[in-house]
This record gives sequence, structure tokens and C-alpha cells, in this order.
Amino acid sequence: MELRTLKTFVAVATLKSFSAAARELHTVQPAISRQIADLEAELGVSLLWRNTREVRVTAPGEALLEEAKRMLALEVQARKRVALAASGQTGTLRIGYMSSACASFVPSLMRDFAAQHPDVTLVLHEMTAQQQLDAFAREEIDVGLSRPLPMELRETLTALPMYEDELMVVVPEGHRLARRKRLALRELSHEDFVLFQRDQATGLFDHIISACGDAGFSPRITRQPALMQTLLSEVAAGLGLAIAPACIRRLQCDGCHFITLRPALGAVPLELHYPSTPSRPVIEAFVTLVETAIPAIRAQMA
Amino acid sequence: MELRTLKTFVAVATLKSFSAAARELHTVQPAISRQIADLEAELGVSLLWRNTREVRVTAPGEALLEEAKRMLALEVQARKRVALAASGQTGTLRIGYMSSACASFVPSLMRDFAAQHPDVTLVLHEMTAQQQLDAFAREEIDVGLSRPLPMELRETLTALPMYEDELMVVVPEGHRLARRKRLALRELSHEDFVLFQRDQATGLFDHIISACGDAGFSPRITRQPALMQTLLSEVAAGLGLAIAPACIRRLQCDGCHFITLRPALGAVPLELHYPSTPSRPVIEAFVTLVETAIPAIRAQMA
DNA sequence: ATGACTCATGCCGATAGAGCATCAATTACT
DNA sequence: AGTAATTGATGCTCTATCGGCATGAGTCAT
Repeated sequence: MELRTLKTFVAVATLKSFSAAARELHTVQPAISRQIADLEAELGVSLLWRNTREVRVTAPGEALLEEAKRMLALEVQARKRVALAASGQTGTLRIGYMSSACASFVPSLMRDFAAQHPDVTLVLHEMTAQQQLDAFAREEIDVGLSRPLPMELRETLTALPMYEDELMVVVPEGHRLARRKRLALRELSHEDFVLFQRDQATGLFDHIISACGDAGFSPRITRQPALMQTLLSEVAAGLGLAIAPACIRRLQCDGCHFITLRPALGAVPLELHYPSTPSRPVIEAFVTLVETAIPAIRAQMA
Repeated sequence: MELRTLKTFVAVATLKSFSAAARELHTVQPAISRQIADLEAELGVSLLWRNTREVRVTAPGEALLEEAKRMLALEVQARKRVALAASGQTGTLRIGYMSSACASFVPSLMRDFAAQHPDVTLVLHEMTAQQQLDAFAREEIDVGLSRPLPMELRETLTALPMYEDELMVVVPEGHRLARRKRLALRELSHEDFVLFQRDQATGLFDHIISACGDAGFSPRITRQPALMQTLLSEVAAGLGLAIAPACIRRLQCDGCHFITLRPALGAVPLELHYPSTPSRPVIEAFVTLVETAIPAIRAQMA
């Protein structure tokens, strides 16, 4: 039993004529006769009662007709679903992101993607860069928005730079440097520092440490909070200064001043990460959308 | 897209191996590779991501997998339904019958058939012989239980004699003949007659009229009821005598006496009628059942 | 009675597909 | 590290299937 055969059977049963079915299927009548005869032989049943003047559908024929129609309907549905899935317009997209760096543009990105792919379920997971790495390994997320990841993973994960955050100094209100417009890093050599946990943002942490080294000192670290919001609170409480990406200005931050570094440290990029081996079309569709959205995001974050 | 192709696709996607699928399907691995490649070419998408060590199902592949499984399930269901329909174990059987002649054995017949064919819906229509004829013409019933039908229909309808009813004389209580054990037809030549409508039972009516003719008289007909029950009431009311098949003794009949005719008139058979052109297996199954039940029915009606 | 139509059948040729051998790539086991 | 084994891909040949043509047989209408 093949779909091809079933198509001709449905045509014959519907048109009640072998010849008419042949015309409709762009073939000749003997081909139809053969297919029906073979089908009947295979099932061991007469499906169509026919003489030279009339074609009738037998009871088993009626039964087969129903099921055949369902199967053929499933075929066109299958084609549609495959096409949808292939263009990434179906399925689930799981996104890991850091709210500190992404809160301002992620919502509009989601809105645009949902508009283009209404049948895709979006799942957002707030997580640090390290958590995103683990999640990629466990295949719990499809794309991630974070700072650059360790080099050894560049093979399995592809990185797309989105925008860059300058590093700024965060000082509490009333601090001796709080009124300054700009600072050089070396001026901070004797300060206490509050730095984001190395575990949670290895790249950023190491970047700052090595910059301090270049400036001729090794920072004295008093606190290592896990959340950006905690970091700001601790700075405001006077536990130390922080060096952090400019984006955290957008968080609630009473009692904190943000001061530009001059000469500037290397800016830290925010990247979109996704599996290098092309896995699912939804992912590619999302990457494409992000690529087109990059100019707008850069303008917004400048 | 063919069911054969889909079977191999499902096998590969399930086993996650081309070679294993080949073994399962009793063919060789290159055949599998070709089928999958052709299917992908036809749909214009990659369904299986594969290298020499690993086979993964892509997003479109997952979509197709679901639909393919449904289609294959429908195929086995179709085979089952066709087999059921072919053995007459499914569908609807519409039966026309005359309660006067059949009330005593139809119920047990229905019970036996329903036991053998639990998935067949039985529809019973109480109707006279004439109504059954019309119903056959309109294809509203599949089989009919009635007295013999006009000869001209013997081609389209086949008749299976089931049992025979002797004709008896029905006289009201208190009638001058009511005490007699047996009568000759000629003794009734000056009686009034109540006969069943010719429209509704042409064969029976003509049979009686010609018998009277043979006996040397033409019956004076005073009433022509349409229902057997009415006929009995009218006889009981003294409107005339009736000649009717013995089976009506089984109806409620206070005030009526049934008297054997001697010499006997030709007995009237009760027949099962069904389309001569083999149409649906359910019908054949019912005919077969009736054939086996005939001895029991004859014993019951004797 | 003949012609126009139906579906069935015999034959031929093209072609799709199975099977074999082989290749390239990766893993596992020495 | 090197070899053996296994994976899927590819090129080839051969066969069986199937479409198309010609034709036959049966039915209906003119």
C-alpha cells in the first residue's frame, strides 16, 4: 500500500470512473486499472465493483476510502509542518540572558521575533555567563547573551558581538573621587574593590585584573557579590569601589556615581552565543534577527 | 513521499542509525541512504543530521516523524477496517420486516446476528411488502422479510424462502361457521370478506382471489384494512370473514376463530429478499445466518 | 446494427531501486 | 600511535516495476 496507489484509489472512488481518474492524474486508464487491481490483490478484497458501464465502491472500499483520505490529508499537513519547521517558524527557542546587560533591548527583540514567528514558543532564562555555559552543555538553552566566553569553547559555540560596554568606575556618594569627571586606573591602586564573582563572569574578572596589572598594581578585593544589584549596594555602602561595564548604570543605583576611565580600558563586548553545528532552524532565524537588530541596539546602548 | 519511504525514515529516526534500519527492514544500507537522500531532496530540507558516527533528527525531521507515524498507524488501521468490512463485521444493516409474520423469530435472529457481528449497527423498519419494494428501490433497506414479490423484480432481488404459512379462515365468535374444525373454500361463496389491502400485499391478495375463482365464486369484499390488527378487529366486529396466513394467530385476537381450510389452499411462503448484485458483505453475512436459522424457524412456526 | 463508450489485458521500453563493491571518516582497541 | 571495525556516502550493474500503447470484450444509445 503506497500513497501513490491510494491517491489513484481515492480519485477513482470519487469520480466513479477509471478513465476520468486517469485524465485527472495525467496518466492513462490501463495504469489506473493495474494499480486498483494490485491494491485489491494486496488486500485480498474487492474494493470497487465495476462493469463496463458503472463503478461502485464496495463496503471495504468505503472503509479504505475514509482512511486513505485521512492519510493523504496527513501528507499535505506533513509537508506544511516540515516547511514551517525548516524556516524556523515552529518549535521552542530557549534563551539565556543577563538582565544587567540586556534588560533594555531584550524585550523589544522578543517582541519582534514573536511577530515574525508566531508559532515559536519563547522561553527566557535569566542566568550569568557561567550558568549559560553549563546550560549549553546540558542543552538546556539554544542561544545565550553574555560577555565573551573562555576560548576553549569557541569551537562548539559561535559568538556574535552585539555591542560594547566601556568599563566605568563605580564610587559611593561622598567618596573622595566622587566628584571627578574622569579617572585613570592607576589612581585607584590603593582603593578597596568590590568585584563581580570570577565564577560567574570569568572573562570580565580577568580583564579587570590584568588591566590593573598593566596599571602597576594588584587590586585588593574586599567583596565578591554574585549579583550586579548586590555589587551596587555594596559600593553604595562604602565597602569599596567597583569597575563594571557601563550598562549597569541602567539599574537602580541610588548612592552610586559612575566615572569614566581615561585612558579607557578595553571595552567589554556583549555577545550572542549559539551552537556552531547548525542544529535547529529556529536558532538560525533568531541569529539572523539579532544581526539585523545590532545597529539599533548599538545606538540604544551608546 | 511514499509510505515505504516513510517507513524507512521512521526506522532510521527511531534507531538513529542507517545500518541498523537496513537490517531491520531486511535490505542493505545504501538503499536506506538513497531513500533518505531522495526524501530530503523532495522536501528540500535536511531531515537527519548525520556524520559517520552519529545520526540526529533535525527540527523538520521531528515534525515529519510525528506525521509519518500517524500515517503508518492509519495504514494498519485501514488494513484492519478493510478486513472487518470484507467479512461483513462492520457497517449498518437495514432490515424491512412485517411484524405480523416475523414478530416471533426476528428478535432471536437479531440477537444471534448482533452476537456474531458486534460492530454492525442494526436498523429495523416495520413495513409491508409493498413498502419494502419501494424501500429497496430507494436503497433504504438492505434486506426485507415479506411474502413473495411480483415476478418482474426477480432479477434485481433474490428471494430465499424461509417457511410457509397455510391460509386459514378467520371468523368472528358466534358466526354460524365458528364451531367448524375445517372448511372448504366454496362454503364461503356467499360470505362478506375482509381482505388485506391489495396495495400492501399484492401477492397474497391475488393468491386469495384466484383461489376463490378456482372454487367457483368471486368474493364480496366489504373492507380492505391496511393493518393485520385492524383486519382482526373488523372480523371480530362481524364485518366479514377473512382468509389470512396462519401466522396471524399469534396476534392478540379476542373474538376471532381460526379454521383450517380443506382442501388446503396453496400455502404462502415468507421470503427473505436481498439485492441480487452482491453489494455489501454485511448482507451476505445476514443471508448466511438466516439460511442456517431456517430449520429452527420452520420448527417454531409449524 | 453500429458506434461510442466503459474497464481489462498483453506487450514493450524506460526507469527507479536493490544489491554489491568501495571509499572516506570516525571510534575503539590494542 | 596504529590498526581494525563500524559508520554513512557513492558509483555501478541488473532487475523488476510501472507507464504508455494497442487491443479486446462488454454495455448502452442512436
